Amino acid sequence: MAAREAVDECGVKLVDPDKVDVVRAALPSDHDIAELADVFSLLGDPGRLRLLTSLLEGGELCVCDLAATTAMSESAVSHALRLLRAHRVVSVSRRGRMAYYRLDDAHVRMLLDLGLTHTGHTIAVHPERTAHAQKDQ
Amino acid sequence: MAAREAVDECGVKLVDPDKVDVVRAALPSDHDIAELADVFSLLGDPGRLRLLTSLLEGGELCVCDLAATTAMSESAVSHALRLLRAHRVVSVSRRGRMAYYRLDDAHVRMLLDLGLTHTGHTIAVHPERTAHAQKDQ
DNA sequence: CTGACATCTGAATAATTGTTCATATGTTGG
DNA sequence: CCAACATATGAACAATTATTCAGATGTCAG
Repeated sequence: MAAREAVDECGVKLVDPDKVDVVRAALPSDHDIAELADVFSLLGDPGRLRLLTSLLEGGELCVCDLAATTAMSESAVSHALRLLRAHRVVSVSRRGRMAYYRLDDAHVRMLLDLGLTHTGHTIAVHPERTAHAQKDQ
Repeated sequence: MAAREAVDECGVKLVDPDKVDVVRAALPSDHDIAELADVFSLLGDPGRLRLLTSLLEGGELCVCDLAATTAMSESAVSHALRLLRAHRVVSVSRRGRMAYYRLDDAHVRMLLDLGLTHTGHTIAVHPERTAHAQKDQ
């Protein structure tokens, strides 16, 4: 019985082959997936996240000040900024012996912003009724 | 001398202590940062990204079909889904011996959507009702 | 030029993370 | 009950990634 089963070209059993086909056709290319995973990955580290939120708030900061706001070593900050720079997420302008960094990717800025909005850090745009008298749950 | 320099409580030199203070005060708590990094991290893996975009497009899929759309082994899919389940990103409903998964986090859905929109890939963004795509025939 | 400074970099180590294999759990039909 | 099946899980291994240390580069003041 079980008339709803099928097999794909590799011999794997499928339950809903039609849907699998539709989904497969709609998925982004491997290249796009890799690129997107890269961006999310950059945002997936607490250190880099503190760096980026510092820049989001401070606009432009030098390496030593970023080390202070993020509680990282200057070396770690420099390494992280290099990665972010390589992905065009931040840009640098050097004045004298200082290097001032700023956020330079509107896409990432939006993702950051959307992320922060939903961690309770800012008021969420959610239909969750939180009366101002409400304290603890 | 050196009127523009200062030192924080740990002995580190700062260039713009005022700004550092402002930024430090505005940063999310360590807990919020860790939570947000966690979410971004979940989206930072190509496999999980393919799983989630599959669910975004397909609405509800069982493990074996997800293995087919993502080109992952069923074991890898199961492990990934467990992680996503632990973070409440997907939910499962078991019918018989199958387990059907679907996207269950509006926040993540938005991040995914925003991410996909900006990688040049415009996935057909359907009206939000991806929960019950129950296709009986 | 020289010495102090800010930042950058490479290489090694340490930590985290993904993948696989083997097996466990729970379900269905006979 | 049993065998076939779908999914879940743990532990071992492989791969990736972060952090540190030592030293390099380039800048400024004198």
